[in-house]
Amino acid sequence: MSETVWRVAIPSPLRRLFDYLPPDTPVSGPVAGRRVRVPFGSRQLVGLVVETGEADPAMPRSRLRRISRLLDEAPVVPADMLRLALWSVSYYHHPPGEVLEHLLPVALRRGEAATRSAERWWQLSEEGRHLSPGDLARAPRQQRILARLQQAGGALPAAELQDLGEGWQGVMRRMEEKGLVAGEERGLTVALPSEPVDGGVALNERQQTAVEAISSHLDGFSCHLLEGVTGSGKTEVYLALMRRILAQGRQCLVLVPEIALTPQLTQRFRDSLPARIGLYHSGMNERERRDTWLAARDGELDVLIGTRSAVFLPLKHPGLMILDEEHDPAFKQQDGFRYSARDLALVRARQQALPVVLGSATPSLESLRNARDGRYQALALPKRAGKAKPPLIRTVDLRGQDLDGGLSGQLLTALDRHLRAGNQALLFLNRRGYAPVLICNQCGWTADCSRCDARMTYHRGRGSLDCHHCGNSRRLPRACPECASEKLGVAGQGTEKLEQVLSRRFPDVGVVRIDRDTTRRRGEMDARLQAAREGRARLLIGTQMLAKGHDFPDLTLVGLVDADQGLMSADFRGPERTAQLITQVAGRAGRGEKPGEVLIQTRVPDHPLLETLIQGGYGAFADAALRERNEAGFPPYSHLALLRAEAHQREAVNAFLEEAVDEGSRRASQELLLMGPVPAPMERRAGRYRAQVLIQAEARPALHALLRDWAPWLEGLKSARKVRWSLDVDPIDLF
DNA sequence: AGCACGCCGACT
DNA sequence: GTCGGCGTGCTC
Repeated sequence: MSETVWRVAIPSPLRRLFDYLPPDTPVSGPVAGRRVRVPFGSRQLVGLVVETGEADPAMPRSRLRRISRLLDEAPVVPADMLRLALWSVSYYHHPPGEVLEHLLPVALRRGEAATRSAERWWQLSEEGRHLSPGDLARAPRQQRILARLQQAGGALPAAELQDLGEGWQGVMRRMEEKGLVAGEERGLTVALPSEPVDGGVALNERQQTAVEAISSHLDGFSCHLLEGVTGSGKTEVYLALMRRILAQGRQCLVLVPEIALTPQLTQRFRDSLPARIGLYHSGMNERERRDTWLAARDGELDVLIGTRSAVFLPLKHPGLMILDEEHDPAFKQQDGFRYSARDLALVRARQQALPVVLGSATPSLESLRNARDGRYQALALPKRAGKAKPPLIRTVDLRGQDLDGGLSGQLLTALDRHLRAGNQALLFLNRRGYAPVLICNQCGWTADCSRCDARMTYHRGRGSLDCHHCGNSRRLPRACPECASEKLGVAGQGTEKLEQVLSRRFPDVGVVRIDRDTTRRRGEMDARLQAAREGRARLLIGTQMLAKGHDFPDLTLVGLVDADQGLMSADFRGPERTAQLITQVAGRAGRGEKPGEVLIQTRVPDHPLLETLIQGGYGAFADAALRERNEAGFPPYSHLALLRAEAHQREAVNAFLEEAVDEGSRRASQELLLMGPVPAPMERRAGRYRAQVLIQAEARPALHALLRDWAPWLEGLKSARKVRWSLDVDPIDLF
């Protein structure tokens, strides 16, 4: 008769759980989902109990160690989220301890108490409740406090009373002595319910149809792909659905690809939903994250807005999940536990019987295919809301042209025309810095990064050469380090140069550049966006950052300075990315009454992607791209996993990957294809050599059958210790 | 990943 | 004589 053990997920890179003897003290209630402190080797670690079970008979009893301490009196992680995490472990073939870590905010991972920060509240006593302001005629400050508390329904957190002015605490103290108010420590309520100012804008016909279609599936799993062109009003559809869910007393989880998109969405929600709204993203500190996490779990927040990691937010009464900009690659974690928040949202919805809405103007090919095959309900908002017209898009052939800072005559003329008319223009260039190449005109030397297979970018303002791949930076040399010539020149252009050229050419319109360099400082992004929104800046220059979300009402011209960057991408997802980016950027042009114009500069104006996109729109592009994926046997018509490895010695990488491929091929069934090892497209990065093996499968089960045994085997390899390696299931790029 | 243990080189 | 270099093995 073997004895009961607790199986614990330990924060370590090992792909297994560890068995422990239960604590000495008696325990009541379920243990799965509770945190424990356990001895692990020579250390004490915080682990999460996954289940109880019988000890492995092969394991000598003497090697079992005992749980040191039970940290929770009840499970911190609810059963439904534990289930999602365990599913992720088996799907991504990632160590359970590291996956389980993603379930908890950092503060709880460290073993801190699972309670929210306390906050001081003031509330009216019975006597205070019935007092009228006249009763405090001789104490105007007390009167004001009374009025505020009565207005708020009897209680307010101290934080909300700061505006009462210097010394209000003393006044409050006197009221406390009179028995009018009482102080109380409450668990932090992260938000008070917002008071909507608009009760819901009237929906147009298409929006209404979408809302109705989704609403008939709110009581179980369903997935809806809401394909809405920029400006078609997807947010109104979200809001209408959320209102229904909130009315049922259930919670909504809204995922967005990046933090920058949360403020405007939050404001929008506050304006039109009677809900307590919580945020969850990496810009918050540990305490804030813990408080929001616990409040979401305990049902004290109604709407949660977050980035990728918020897919793991527990909800007491989950009712709806929304993924906005579902195609965005930011939903896939790119290191460590490489999960896709979009795919996990779907799994979570299925497990927890929830509806999920995927929204995008440019859906991913995977989602489009799922919609076409009837796995998702396809809903379209094909027209811009109101009177807005789609923009006019054309290409500009750069071949044989004299350019000024990379700008063609046509683009400059168009800029002049739109700015003269008092409108705004946006120039998009996905390359920051002044110039991507510094070259010696005497001997041909170029400034290369010493740690990467890449050129260093010249930043004029800083007077430096920076590597955008590893952060390496050095001062701009005065002369060529090879031949000492002072004839150093640059080639190509980045946003910094664009800004310089355009400021000179259009000195009176206000030029503002928005990229990672100009928005590094806190609040700088907002300040610049604000200048653009208010019309103080009418010429906007930006990288990807500017492609999503932000709307400028007077923006009528969009120029893509260099479309060829994207068109030349070698990755199988390159065309999809490029089409999405062009469509998203183009969508910035023209709102309301003003028609928009889009100019795409290229040296390959007859590129099939561009022709299809311009003539048939994103839908036509997607049709063509899906056909190509099908013919080439790429996702979504096949399934991929990528084994990556990197090390300071190229030999260590090759040795590991070759052993991996040998063994993998031996184990793999016929339907699997192992390719590699091949060097990564940029082989050396930050001083490390990188290479990879691609595994391709027609059907998932065969792929997972291999990974299930192969991953633990790799973990045990001696050559694995000399490299950093990782498995990426459903990689989104092959680099 | 940590961390301990172990077996060889240049130092107070 | 030791401090410490990192190869190797283990973690219930």
